[in-house]
Amino acid sequence: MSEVRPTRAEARLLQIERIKSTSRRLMAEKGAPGLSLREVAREMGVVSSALYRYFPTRDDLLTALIVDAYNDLGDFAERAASRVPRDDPRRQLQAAASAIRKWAKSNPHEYALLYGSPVPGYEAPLFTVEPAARVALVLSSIITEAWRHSNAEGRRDDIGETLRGVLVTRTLDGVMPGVPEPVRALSLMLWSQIFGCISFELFGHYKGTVRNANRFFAIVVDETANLVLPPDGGPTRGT
Amino acid sequence: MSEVRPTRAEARLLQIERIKSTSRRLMAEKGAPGLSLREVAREMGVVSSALYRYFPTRDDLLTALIVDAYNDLGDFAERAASRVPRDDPRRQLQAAASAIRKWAKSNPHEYALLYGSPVPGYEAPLFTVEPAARVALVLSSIITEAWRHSNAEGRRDDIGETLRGVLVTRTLDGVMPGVPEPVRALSLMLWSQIFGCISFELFGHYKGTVRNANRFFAIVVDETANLVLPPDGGPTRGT
DNA sequence: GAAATTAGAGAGCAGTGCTCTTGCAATTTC
DNA sequence: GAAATTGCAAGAGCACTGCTCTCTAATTTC
Repeated sequence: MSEVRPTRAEARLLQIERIKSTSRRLMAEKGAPGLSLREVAREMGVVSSALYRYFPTRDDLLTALIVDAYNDLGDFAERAASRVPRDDPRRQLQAAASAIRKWAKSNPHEYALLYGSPVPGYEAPLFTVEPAARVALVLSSIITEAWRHSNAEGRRDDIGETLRGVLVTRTLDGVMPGVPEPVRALSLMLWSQIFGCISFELFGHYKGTVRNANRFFAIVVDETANLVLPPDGGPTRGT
Repeated sequence: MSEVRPTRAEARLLQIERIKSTSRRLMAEKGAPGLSLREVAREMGVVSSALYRYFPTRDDLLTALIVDAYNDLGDFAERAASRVPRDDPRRQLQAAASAIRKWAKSNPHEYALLYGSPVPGYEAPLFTVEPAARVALVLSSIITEAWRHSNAEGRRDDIGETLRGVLVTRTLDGVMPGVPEPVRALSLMLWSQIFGCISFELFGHYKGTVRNANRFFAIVVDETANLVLPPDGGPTRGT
């Protein structure tokens, strides 16, 4: 009985889902800044003020979309990395990185929402931090795993001293246990390098210079991976 | 006579300048997406439709601001690099990079306009390409100069083969003569690395991980510089 | 079944980019 | 120097935006 017609709470969740998916569809066409509540409502055959029952403000809707996007991207990268044997961290990094890039290219507006200019006046709520960290965690856990199964010590000691104290160790201590502190800093560098390349490609800055973006990206990841992987952590660098 | 009161053409240029500076001021407060023609007009004590005599559309005003910002940033980085002795390309790179970062931090909204998410539906006109390239040119010319005054050959031959054909050589041939092709590709990597770091810092992605952003940035630049500078191109890496 | 809660409709407010017409002033033309 | 032309700002108006408020109808709670 209560199965045929959804209860009110169910209907509410369903409606929230419908609003988000309609927004995603519109955002894919016109981009996040151009996302209009009224258009979403119009598209759903509902009056605009009705949406405010579910999202008290436009920013709240955007926040929900951001959280979903972070999780989606995190899942996608994680799955890609998990399809590669654990004893080959270099290929794992490659897989994760190119998955991120692939996701970015198929969801450019959502990528821009996550990693482009922050909306001015919009302060990311605290609960967006965790899903955002998930994405970075995919990369850092590959590196951590590689160091865990390695006997290598103190490679790159030359920069060890200058790097000490650069990080907020409390945070990264728990996330990357067993990884030398300099390598943790270099992991942040890997992280920014990957997203920097993707952003530049997506935002059109490579136009006229990079011909084969796929290969360029693969090389960049491979080069940067040298900085963070243990000396004999896996098979020698390929291709 | 014609000196006391500006001629029509002069007045026009003056008004254009006033519109742009007012826009810059408002943009510094509320960011580029929130820049409103009506508010600019209000601020100038003029009716909004009057602005359309000078900029046919909001996008045209934004374009003008973008071009100015690219040039401003380019000048700033160039001057910083030129204050460092030419025989020390590593320090030149450091100077240019940290100038770019400094500019970004004092003009965050303009930086976001240049290197953040592109405004959807806004296609950058061709004449923005040249001022945009100027900024990258500051970095690439430091690298080029370093290779010109070096006898080093074929360092990093290991990635030479995979890198061949990745770039649009026609463009970079003229810009970086005498620089080995793989190094040209790595220069693009340096370029994205620098801007990737700045963007991440400015857009808040380092919150909770990087403690000393200044030192982190310096290290990143120094690390990446290793990839593009000739073996004995200058003094050994410092600090 | 009465009371309380909730969803949607509709009107309305202040803001936006942009267009068009109107009047006035400065410049060019003759 | 008078006349025609051009450039500028003003103001009204259109279609749009996010958001608030009130009202009605439906559902859930007790």
